[in-house]
Amino acid sequence: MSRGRPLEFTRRVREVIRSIPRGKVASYGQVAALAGDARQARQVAWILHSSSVKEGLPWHRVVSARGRISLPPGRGGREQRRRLEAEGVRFGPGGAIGLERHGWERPPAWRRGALSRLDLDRLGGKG
DNA sequence: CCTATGACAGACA
DNA sequence: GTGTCTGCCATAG
Repeated sequence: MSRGRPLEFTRRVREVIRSIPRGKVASYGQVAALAGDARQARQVAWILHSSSVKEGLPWHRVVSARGRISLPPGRGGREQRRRLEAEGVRFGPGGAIGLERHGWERPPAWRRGALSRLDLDRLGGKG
């Protein structure tokens, strides 16, 4: 990443991920949107790719929009699933997570990037 | 500067 | 519900 400045987006991504409740999962796109830019889903993945950034974060609660673990089993996916199951997240046949049950809140307009500023007060504070 | 890559997501067959 | 293709954008080479 571009060193030189903390990159506010990255900072926000970390805050969002930290706000994901235990036993819930959020998609990369959702995290990106809540962090201020819905098109940065791939960058959220990139950020999580950096171990120094994901340290101390519930990174395992971030999955694809289809409710699937995008991380290959041999590259941490195994670990991710184990952690999620430890939180009570149940996987269906084929490794699909029931987003209806375990998905984090989905605001109506988060897809359009309408939530530029952190609405985490609402999302995380209220639960 | 240009091409390739990626822990994505949406549209479509 | 699955497989492919396209759009997206920061990093890496």
